[in-house]
Amino acid sequence: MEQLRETLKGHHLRTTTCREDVLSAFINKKNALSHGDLEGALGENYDRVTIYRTLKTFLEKGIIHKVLDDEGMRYALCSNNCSEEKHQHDHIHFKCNACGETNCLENLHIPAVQLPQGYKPENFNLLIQGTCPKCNN
Amino acid sequence: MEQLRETLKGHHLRTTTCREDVLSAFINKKNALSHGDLEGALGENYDRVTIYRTLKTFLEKGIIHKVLDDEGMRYALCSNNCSEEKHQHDHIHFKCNACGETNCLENLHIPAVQLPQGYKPENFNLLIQGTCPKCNN
DNA sequence: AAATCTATGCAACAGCGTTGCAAATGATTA
DNA sequence: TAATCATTTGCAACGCTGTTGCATAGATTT
Repeated sequence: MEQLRETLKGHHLRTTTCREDVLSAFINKKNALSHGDLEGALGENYDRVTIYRTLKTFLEKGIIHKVLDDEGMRYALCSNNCSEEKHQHDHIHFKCNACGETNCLENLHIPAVQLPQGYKPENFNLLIQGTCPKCNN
Repeated sequence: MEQLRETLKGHHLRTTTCREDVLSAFINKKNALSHGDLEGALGENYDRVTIYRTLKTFLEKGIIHKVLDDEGMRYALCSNNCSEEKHQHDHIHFKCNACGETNCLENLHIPAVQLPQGYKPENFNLLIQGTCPKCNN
């Protein structure tokens, strides 16, 4: 509750009910969410457009980051405190082909890759698809 | 020319001018292409829908694979011969934030990642964003 | 060349994501 | 607490992406 306001203020954002609810959704459901997921959860309270704009704002302010997916864009909380200036991730995301959920594997790091001469890497994004523990009986 | 037909026949596809042209585009421009790119290049000759269906067919037959991107889907040729049955990739794609091009780094392999217990990985997709040699002066 | 099967173009549609603008809301000051 | 100002929201409208059904055109087989 109060923590939500803290987070928003910390990123120089006004506290509105929509922003609180969207942020809350990310915190409660720990997996990555699409716009459609949020619209399904909050769509009766807020306009489609407002949710889009909330996502855009959260992206810019470094509260969430994009999660690449082979069938659409998803979003997840930034673990380390990103800001408008610094927005770096070396994320590993695991998408389960059975249940469809995508999760950040927070504690893992992407191993170093030896790139050919001339390439200057800035961001790494590894998507692993397979079966997650819940679906893997 | 003749090679295009060979490739198509090898994947049990009829040779049509649209398929030849799309395949040709992937071979000539070596970077990953979006539907929009192809529509820009071939749009006056073929219907939008036909290009979509061609991409879908090529995907199913293992001629091309999806390339994840933070701003839309792209496609690139499969290097090792994929088929309808076997369609595995451990690709590294590099997207240049300056020129916007995305390329497969064919010769590199994704280093092994130690996943937590219970995760069964099947496919790996690493997107590295940064500056490519051409734009990196 | 005829028959058969597949691919194409067209029209229509659903979903995604954005923009402009007026009204509502949050923050700030008095 | 009320007034003010800046920001956010909802609505309407739009363009882009991707899909489906169906009649026609084209490729393959005999």
